[in-house]
Amino acid sequence: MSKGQQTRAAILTEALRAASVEGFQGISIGMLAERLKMSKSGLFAHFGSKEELEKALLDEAAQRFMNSVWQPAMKAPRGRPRIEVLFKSWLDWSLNHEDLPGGCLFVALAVEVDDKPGPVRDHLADLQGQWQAMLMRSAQIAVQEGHFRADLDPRQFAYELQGIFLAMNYYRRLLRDGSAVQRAEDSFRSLIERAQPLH
Amino acid sequence: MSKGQQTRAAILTEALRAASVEGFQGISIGMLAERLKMSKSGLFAHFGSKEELEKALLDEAAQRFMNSVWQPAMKAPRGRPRIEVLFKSWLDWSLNHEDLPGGCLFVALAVEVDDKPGPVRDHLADLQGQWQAMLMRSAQIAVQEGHFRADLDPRQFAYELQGIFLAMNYYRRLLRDGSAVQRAEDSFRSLIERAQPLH
DNA sequence: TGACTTAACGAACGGTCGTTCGTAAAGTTT
DNA sequence: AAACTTTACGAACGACCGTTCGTTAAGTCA
Repeated sequence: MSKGQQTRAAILTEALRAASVEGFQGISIGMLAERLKMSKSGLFAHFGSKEELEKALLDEAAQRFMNSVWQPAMKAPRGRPRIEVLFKSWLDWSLNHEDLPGGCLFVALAVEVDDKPGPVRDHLADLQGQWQAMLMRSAQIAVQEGHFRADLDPRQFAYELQGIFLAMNYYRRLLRDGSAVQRAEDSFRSLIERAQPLH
Repeated sequence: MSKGQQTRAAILTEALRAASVEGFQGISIGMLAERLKMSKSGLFAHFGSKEELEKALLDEAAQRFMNSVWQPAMKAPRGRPRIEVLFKSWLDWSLNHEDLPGGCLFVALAVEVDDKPGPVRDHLADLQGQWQAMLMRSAQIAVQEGHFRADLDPRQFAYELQGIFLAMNYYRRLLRDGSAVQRAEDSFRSLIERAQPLH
């Protein structure tokens, strides 16, 4: 890895941390440069504009998300076991205080950019749309495998799973409720229960 | 109402609109002054600092929320009917494009300030904690009235209701999913169903 | 080692931020 | 109408923003 790529990677890691806490609006080139002990202009040169930095951050976060959340799930057996792993690693992702001290970056950005037309919003909406499709597809597979009832609505399943996750973030980060994760797991259990075939 | 109070009210209304779209970080004294066709310093004088403006905005939003969401629910009969009204007016609140073109202000602020210690964060966390307590208490009353099963966990009920609402915002505002409200209503129906006493 | 490319720097740009302050106009009350 | 208070203004402040540019140092490779 060349010197430039090395620096770029360090910038992205630090910017990811900062953005999870402050959002895109809250991070600045100057602040990142100071934290990394380099000059504004030196850091700036790696991206050419702040918008390009933001897009690079989205890509970096998406790649890490896939590695941390999706890949472990794909190694698990199809159907319900895969969904169990998926949910567990999804929670772990947002609890990883090392890389994301401010919690899941996508949750923070979703609210920040949803009213700001432009390539950043488009990119994020695209990524999150794909994520909902993955959740839905996983539920579909569980139906195919006979783990979930045949008349389950996979899109509704994805919707409710997303809600459980968002509520966890809200309880944990704003309300500082220590039982947030437990509540998320309980809701998840209930959701899985309801998806079971009748017997 | 004196001239000052009148201007102050106009500022708060406009600032509420702007903040629902851009968040607190995204609104500035200069921008608000321009929209209201008055001077920066003239507007500034009404609050003394941006932080005071933010606190005033939280109070204004909380008051409007109570009028629009809580009061209608309190007029409905105790128990399940009240919860039905509560959820309906909660959805309407966040869909009111006139006053909140960017959607529910509390959702936007929750993510923005959750990592920023200070009076604004404290104030919001307090308000939202109260809101969860109201949701929980409403579920408790429904249990007392015999509308919900006796072994229902009211806090878990509040948690899941909050999740349904947050997912609605996420689907509607970021993903621009036209079925977001319908999905929220379906999830709500399912939640109420599960809360029913066995018969 | 020498030639060439990449990476980082410092200084400066116009602009906007929140905030301060002295002053003038408008509103309110006697 | 006079006396007083409230409201709004314009100009300026230092700080920071994203961005540009010419220059120098470091890295890479024949």
